This record gives sequence, C-alpha cells and structure tokens, in this order.
Amino acid sequence: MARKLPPLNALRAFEAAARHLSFTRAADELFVTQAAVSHQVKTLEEHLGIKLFRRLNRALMLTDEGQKYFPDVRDALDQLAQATKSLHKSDTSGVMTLSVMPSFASLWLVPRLQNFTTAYPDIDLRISADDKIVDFNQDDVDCAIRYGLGKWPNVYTQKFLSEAVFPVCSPLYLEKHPSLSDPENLKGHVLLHDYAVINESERHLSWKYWLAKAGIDDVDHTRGPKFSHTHMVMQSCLAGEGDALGRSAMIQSELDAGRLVRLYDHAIKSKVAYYFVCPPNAIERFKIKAFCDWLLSESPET
Amino acid sequence: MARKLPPLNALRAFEAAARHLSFTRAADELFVTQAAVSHQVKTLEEHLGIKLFRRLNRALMLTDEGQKYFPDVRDALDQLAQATKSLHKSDTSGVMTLSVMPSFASLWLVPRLQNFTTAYPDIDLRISADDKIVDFNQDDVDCAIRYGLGKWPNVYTQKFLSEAVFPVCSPLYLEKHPSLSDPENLKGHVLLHDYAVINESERHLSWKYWLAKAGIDDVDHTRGPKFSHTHMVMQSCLAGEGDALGRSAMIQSELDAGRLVRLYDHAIKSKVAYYFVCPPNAIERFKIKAFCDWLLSESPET
DNA sequence: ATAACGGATTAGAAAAACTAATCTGAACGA
DNA sequence: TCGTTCAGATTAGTTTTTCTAATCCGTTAT
Repeated sequence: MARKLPPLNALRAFEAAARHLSFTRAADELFVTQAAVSHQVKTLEEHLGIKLFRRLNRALMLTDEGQKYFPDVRDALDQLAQATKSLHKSDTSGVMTLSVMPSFASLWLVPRLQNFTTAYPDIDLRISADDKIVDFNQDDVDCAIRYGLGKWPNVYTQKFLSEAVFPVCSPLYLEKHPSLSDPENLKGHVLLHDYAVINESERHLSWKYWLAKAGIDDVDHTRGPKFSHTHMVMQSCLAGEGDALGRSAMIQSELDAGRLVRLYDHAIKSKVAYYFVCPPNAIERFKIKAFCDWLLSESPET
Repeated sequence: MARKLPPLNALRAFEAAARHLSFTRAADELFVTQAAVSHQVKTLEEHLGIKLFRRLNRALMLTDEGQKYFPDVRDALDQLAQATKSLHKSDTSGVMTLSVMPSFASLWLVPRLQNFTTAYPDIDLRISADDKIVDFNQDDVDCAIRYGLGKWPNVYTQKFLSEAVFPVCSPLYLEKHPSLSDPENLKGHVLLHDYAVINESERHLSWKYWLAKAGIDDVDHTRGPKFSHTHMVMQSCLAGEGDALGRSAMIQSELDAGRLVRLYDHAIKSKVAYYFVCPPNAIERFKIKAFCDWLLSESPET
C-alpha cells in the first residue's frame, strides 16, 4: 500500500493553528511554545511545498490551499480522537481477564461476583486464579487483585480492602473446649496452620507472629495440623477441628452466619491489604474502571 | 477544544502492523527496523492502556480492541493521505503567482502566455514582474523564472531555455549602412547598449565582451546610446537606430517576422540560461508542474 | 515615541525514535 | 531430539526530531 503521509505531528500543529488562527494560542492548546508551532508548521509547509498560512502583520490567515486542507485534516484527527475515546470509554462489553489468588477468589470474590455480573451483564469477566504475580506485558491479563503493601512499579494501584487477623473457631469447637476468655487458654487448643505462609510479607498470618504480638510466649506455636491452602485451613476450622487465624476479609461471611466465632478482640491490623492493579492507563477503560469501582463498593471500608 | 490524541507516529506504526499482521513487514513498509515498530506499538499500547496485538508464537493477531480500533485508524490515515494528495494533485484552479524579470516577461513570456491560459483556464496565473530574486519563504510567490547559472540553494530548478547572443539590427538600418559581411564593418555602425548590464554574471550581454570574444579589438565598444532596459534597446533597434546585441530568447519572434535581422553567425553561447524555480516540493503540485511543463514545451530546445 | 503584539529565527537542550545486536520461545525438519 | 528458522522482545547507545529560551522584526495601538 505504502501510503504517503506528511509528518503527523506537524499536521496536529497545523490543525490547531488553523483552528485558532494563531500560533500562540495553538501552542497553548498543545502545551508547547509558540516557537514549536512555528517550526512544525514550517516543516509541514516545506514538506508539502505549499504555503498553508498567510502571515499578516497582526493576524494569521489560511491560504487558499490551507483553507482546503484544514477541514480534511481536522476531520481526520477528530476521527482518530473519536476512535481512541471509543476504545477507552465504550468497551462496555467483551472479555476482561482478572488475575487473582485462588484463596481470595473462592472466599471473597466469587461469593460477591454476582452483584457485578448483574450490574454489567455485557462484561465477560474471566477469573484467572493463580498465585503468581502477573506481568501485564507478558500475560494476557487486563487487571489483577494483589495482596501486599501496594508498592508495585509501573502499575495503577487501588487499595480496596485491608485486613485484620485474629483467632477464630467454630461454635462447636468452642463448646467443647476450655473457656477462651483469656488468650492463655490457647495452650489447651489445637492450632490450625496455613503452611503456604512462608515469605516475610505474610508472616503476620502465622501463629508465631500473632502470639508474639499478643504477648503470649508460653504457647507452642508449632503445634497442630498444617494445610497448604487457606481454604483448607478454614474448612478444618469450620469442621470444629481447632482454632485458625482468621483473615477478616476472608471470613466475614462465616462470622456473619455464625459458622465461625471470633476469640478475643486482639487483632493484628496488618499493613498488608488487597489492591486492585492494572496497567497504568488501563484504568481509563470503561470495563476496568467499572470493575475497580465495583470492588470499592463491595468493600466495607468505603 | 483540546482534543486528546494518542502519539500519532505510533498510530502509523500500529496501522501498518495491523494491516500486514506483521511487525517485520510493517517495518519494511515504513522503512524502519522491526525493533522500531515493536517499540512504537508498545508505546501506543502503554499509552492507551490497552493491548492491541496478541503476539503468538509465529503469528500476530489483533486483540478484540485492536480489531475495533484498526479500521478507524486506517480510515483516518487514509483521509489524511487523500487530503494531502488532493492538495498536491488537484489544485487545478486558483491563483498561482510567478515572479519573473520584466524584460523576459514582455519579450518572451507574455507573447506565449495565451497558450498556457487556454490549456489551463482554471489556473489564475499572476505575473509579478520584478528584477529582484524572490525568497519563497518571504514573498508570497509560488514559482519564478530566473536567469543565471542554475545554482540556487534550496529550490527546485529546471532549465528551459538557453540563450545565444549576437548582433542584430533592423532591415531598414541594414539598407542604409555599410555591408556587414565582415565584423570589422561594425566600426561604422551605431552600437546600442543596455546599461542595466552591470554585474559579472551578465557581462556576456555587453558589446565589450562580445567584441572581445569575436576577436575584434579595433571597435570602440563604448560608442552609442545606452538604455536602462532591454526592451528599450530593442525598441531603438527596431526603429533602425543602430545595432543591438540580441538575446536569442528575446528576439526570436522579431527575427521570424523579419523585423530584425541577424548579423554574422558568430554567437556567444552563454552558460547563463533561463530556469524555472520553485520551492523544493512545490513541483509536486499540479499547477506548478503544469506551468513548468508548459515552459518546457514552449522551449525550442526540447 | 514607545509599548505591545505576534510571528520568525537561532542555538542549544531535551526527548523521541531508531538501530544493531542479541535474546526468547515455538515450530519445523531430519 | 537436536539444531535451525522464524518473528517478536529487549537493551543500550546513537541519531534525529522536537522543543525551549532568548531575541529579533515589523506592525499597530497609545
């Protein structure tokens, strides 16, 4: 095909200058100096071999040729702007892929998801439940939910849910075990562990950390069954097999339903929280923005 | 208004890549490397926050969003290309200003001009008869005819008429004066001078130079009336008042009509000639090209 | 006269674009 | 299963373009 196009940035300058009939005002619009516009227009005129403006003493006017050229250029640029806007604003339908940790997906997200799909029936949300941190450049994913401190480079970040950690157990278990009015009583309890909690950033989810924070040093934090995933820990706990460290975000519905009860008020309010992340400009997109807004609306914190 | 446009050059790269479904082939079309296209597309995708391509192992395909964006971008760029082409090719009407030396205008150009205006009735040719050399950046002139060696910077140059210089007189004058079979006889003649001929590049138009070239050293080249313009010299000569140095380009019609006769065969074929000049790319314009072509067609040399 | 306006010009700084070289991962072929 | 090819990604450094700051110039308004 090999289209022959003039310098496109120069066209933009020309269009603005023609619209304003002033290099100075065009420069303001484009956030550059008057000199820049002057250069660009000159470049264009030289490229075309056609004078587009008649520079008068105090005014600027289009030559016949400029007069003829301007509407076409304006319309074409309008079309580009329009197409770009549509791309951002009106992608109200189609696939949107979200990457999320499996535990969060099953315990928090999925139970609430119906609200979203009802509100936006045209958005085909795909959940990619995976513990690895996605690279938006690499993986075919539009946005993600991440758990951490909110410091990730090169992404738009929006915190939507913070988390407190405290011991919970089933009412059944509570009946059968020593009073828990005092944390010391934990000595006689079965502690359920999530052994996926290994790295530093998640140590606040371990009994060791929680007991230390609570000032309890005579309970053996290594005792009790260990599970590979949070939801297995919770299943065990719901079944009345012991005490688990509950993450507020994950167990709210269980607490509400009375299937779990909270022991003591002492909670570790962690700095770690749940964040919505997406590529820096993707938040402009209708779908992405809609989902992010929905997350915030589902959060008890907003 | 403040239109919000993505990086335009990146759009061009995207369009080509989408059309070819290959960065490599797009790069070929745009005369850049594959890496450049890759960069540009990435820039665009980051700017938009939207992935436009799905990079597969061996193939490239558009994402849903890219699919939607592409036709709009293609059409807009087409429109720009079209508008630009129109500007160049189909400005078959309207004003076109030509700068030309007054002498050449009256003696060569104007007599022939009817042929041009008949062929292109929609082109409104304005003749700006002026001896100064125009600056296309400064003066509101589309093209010019210049007399010289054809070495002007920053302009498109097309030689269309070279010039020989030789003595002429009117038949009347010839009758009344000594035989002119021999250049020596010029001694008894009246020499008509063009005193506008002052600078080096025009010395070949002076009797002094011509006589020297003809190997005649016993004729006083300072004798005779002096006129400020070529056409005054010619008027005097036509009136039978003396011998003038005729410039072939200017007097062809007088010779043809028998109003002037040529003396001797000895002519100075000068390196100086008549050139059509215009801004470098202006020759792409229909009007300009048409005029230049017409000049060439009017020249006896083509 | 003189200030103000609006564009042009110039030189140099900043930013964008491009290239060359290399890497990657998948598919193809023997 | 190894090596080759293909197409895009990446990286670092260069080149080109674009932009700015400062100043100039001609005109107009006060």
